[in-house]
Amino acid sequence: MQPATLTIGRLARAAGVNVETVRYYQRLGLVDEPPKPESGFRHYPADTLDRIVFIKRAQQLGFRLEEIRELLELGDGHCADVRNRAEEKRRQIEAQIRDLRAMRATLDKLIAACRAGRGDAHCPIVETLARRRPR
Amino acid sequence: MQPATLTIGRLARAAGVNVETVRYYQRLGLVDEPPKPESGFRHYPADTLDRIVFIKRAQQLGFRLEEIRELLELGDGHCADVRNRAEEKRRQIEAQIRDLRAMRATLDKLIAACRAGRGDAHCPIVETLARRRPR
DNA sequence: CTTGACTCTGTACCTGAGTACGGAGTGTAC
DNA sequence: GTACACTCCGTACTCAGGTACAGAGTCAAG
Repeated sequence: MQPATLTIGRLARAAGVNVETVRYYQRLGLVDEPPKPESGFRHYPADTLDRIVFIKRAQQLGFRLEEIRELLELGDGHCADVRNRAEEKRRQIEAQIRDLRAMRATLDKLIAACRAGRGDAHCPIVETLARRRPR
Repeated sequence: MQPATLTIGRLARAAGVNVETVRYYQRLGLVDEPPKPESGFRHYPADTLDRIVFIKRAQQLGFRLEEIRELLELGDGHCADVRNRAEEKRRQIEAQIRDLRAMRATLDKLIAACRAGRGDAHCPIVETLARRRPR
């Protein structure tokens, strides 16, 4: 007594994505499209649900769809390969964090300067951003 | 003895951007387009260069063009307004850093698990990403 | 047996920040 | 005075990750 067959709508709901998103993943080749029966709607195997869950989870870790496609191609092939991707991604995230920290530090300086000044004309923030030859 | 007049190409080079980028900023209303003389090419005032430098610098702080347009509209009006935007942007950057740190922590766990295992079948990373009901 | 919800298919649209291109006009250096 | 670089103008394309829609078909409940 199978639970009702997995149509694209049920699949999408189970995975917590939009129907259009499933179709989009199919277009990208991230997810297989089952053959269409002579009459009626397509029926998806549970594997497809696993796969979409995988994709969404990998996205949360910062992988882009193209990278996820590569991960999926690696499959269970070699654990070391997958780990290398993960390590590379970790390095990218590190770099992003560094960049954001630098932005934050600069903003902090500007905000402090702004607070120090008398709130009148020539805002230090605007000044700093606009200066042709900044120090 | 003015330095050669500032045509769009020279302006772009001086600002370190593409000519197309200048035109794009004009389309968005970030930069004024000087009137076209009866014959010949447009001539840009040095202010425009300042403005483009401002835009590029604000971008490096993580402001999007739409936000920069707002900053420019605030102008020197009220320093406190500008500071509010900067503080809001700072909060957004904080949040991004938190998200990235969480990703990094998860990746670290996966990478460690992967290294611990025997490099053979069923990679812990793939396993974790694919599990339907993850713990 | 009808109504309403769903599916199928293809195509178009969205955001953000530009980049590319084509054809005509213009400026300038040799 | 001509070759070459540049400008002008409009439109279209890029990337990523989807979302929206139209028109036709199909399924399932009442």
